[in-house]
Amino acid sequence: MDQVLKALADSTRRDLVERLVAGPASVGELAAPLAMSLPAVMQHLQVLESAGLVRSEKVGRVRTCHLEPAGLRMVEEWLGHQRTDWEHHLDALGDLLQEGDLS
Amino acid sequence: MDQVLKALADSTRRDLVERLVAGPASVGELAAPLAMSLPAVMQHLQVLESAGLVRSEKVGRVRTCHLEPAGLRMVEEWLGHQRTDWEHHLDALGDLLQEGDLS
DNA sequence: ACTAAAGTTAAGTACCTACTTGACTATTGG
DNA sequence: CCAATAGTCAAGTAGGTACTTAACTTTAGT
Repeated sequence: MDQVLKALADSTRRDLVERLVAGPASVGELAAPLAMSLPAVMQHLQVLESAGLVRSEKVGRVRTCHLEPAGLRMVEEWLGHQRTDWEHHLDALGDLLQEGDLS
Repeated sequence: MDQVLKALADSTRRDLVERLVAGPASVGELAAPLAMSLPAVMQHLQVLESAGLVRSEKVGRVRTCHLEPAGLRMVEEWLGHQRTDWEHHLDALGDLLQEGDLS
């Protein structure tokens, strides 16, 4: 959880994720549009991979990366729980206020 | 977006959010269960507040903090889009494979 | 007025993160 | 075999982050 959110808390890595949504890509393809060195991109990919958001296999001399949606879903669920719990709390509070009627 | 994810990418701050889901709380109440100094908690609250996840008002000498669900919803939507786009992509790929039938 | 409570500010420190460059290791096509 | 391609490893650096303690400012109770 911590790892996943830390991984997504970087705009370069979110760019990589958005690129990978369109389909698998090699390290070089991922690095091309980014204004940074290839090793830097590699480090970002490692972060994404150890967070479980991306997987990659190397065949020959090219490593191909693809998305792993399970990680995204996990965070999404955590967020959804917090938000809906809070909204239910607000609803309950609203009902109370209407019942007691302070206005 | 960047700010929101960076804010949530810290377990202490996620603890604060989870506490605030149960309802508003003062800085002291929020700090009490955490094994760190009060100024540290203040800094975390400032991060959450400038990310738009928390709002607070000071009345007398006590500052009361409460959640702002809009920020959570924004991230949730971004995640949902990436994930569902990817899953649709996978489905389309699956259909193609079944159509072409390589097995 | 005096003290305690609740918070705020400022400054400093230890660690972490996002890069860099340069050297190196495979693969692959000619 | 030779050179170019694709990626990897290692080390170093600049800036950011999560704290700390100490000093200070309000407000509230007696």
